[in-house]
Amino acid sequence: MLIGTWNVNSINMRKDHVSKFLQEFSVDVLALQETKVKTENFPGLLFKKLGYEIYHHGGKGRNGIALLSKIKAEDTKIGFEGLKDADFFPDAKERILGIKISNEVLKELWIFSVYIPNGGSVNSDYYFYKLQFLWKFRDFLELYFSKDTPLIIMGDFNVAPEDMDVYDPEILKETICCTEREKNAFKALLEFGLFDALRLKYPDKQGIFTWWDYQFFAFQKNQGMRLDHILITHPLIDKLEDIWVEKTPRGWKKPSDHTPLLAKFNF
DNA sequence: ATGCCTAGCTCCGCTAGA
Repeated sequence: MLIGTWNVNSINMRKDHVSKFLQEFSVDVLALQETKVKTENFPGLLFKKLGYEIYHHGGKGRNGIALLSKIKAEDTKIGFEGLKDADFFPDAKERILGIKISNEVLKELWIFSVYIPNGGSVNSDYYFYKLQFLWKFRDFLELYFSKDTPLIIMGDFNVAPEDMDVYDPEILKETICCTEREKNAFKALLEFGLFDALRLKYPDKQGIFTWWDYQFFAFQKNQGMRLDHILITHPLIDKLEDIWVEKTPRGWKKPSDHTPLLAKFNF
């Protein structure tokens, strides 16, 4: 099974890229973020024609997450449903979406598409909202799952976990997505029992990025950050065959500023 | 290394993204 995650920065602008990508790479489950359309306005027909089930939740002009899956979901979860202070995170429904699927090998596999808030500027109200959102997401996982549940959490976390995940840790020191508090909140999330799949395979490899600024010729100079992640629980570790950033869509005409991250599993 | 892109929304300039 080939799965992937991609912040598309508007599905309406990127639907042809997504369609081309699904076909070229034969992706089984693709998580999308920043669809930027209301739930009911998702341009799904194109993907249905390619054999995908569409799961989407979005708001007006911002946020929005989706899962395009060749396997039909048996159950879904949206936002922080079930948590008693879920109302404190009104946009969570546009940021967290999970589906439960199964096949011959795994009788239960939950896959999530996640879009963690960007955080704006460091120490702003929105920055602290981002930190709380990361902590709350761990509470959410603990409510429904355990470290032994086969679980894939993928998406745009808006956190570069280590210095090696950015093109210049000195320039970016304590800037948004790179602060110690964000890194610690991300680590605390992993302590639920999640593993950063890319670092399982490539623990020390430098210069692996999933996002490049539209400005400054950042992509041409490979001045990016690794903000998109595929996190897995331990039952899936020995089933992970490979994981890689697929850079080609970032070079297509009118690209998203993010590029897909793909993972191949032997189930 | 902060707005030099980009997208959406609301009206042709603003906010947000990261």
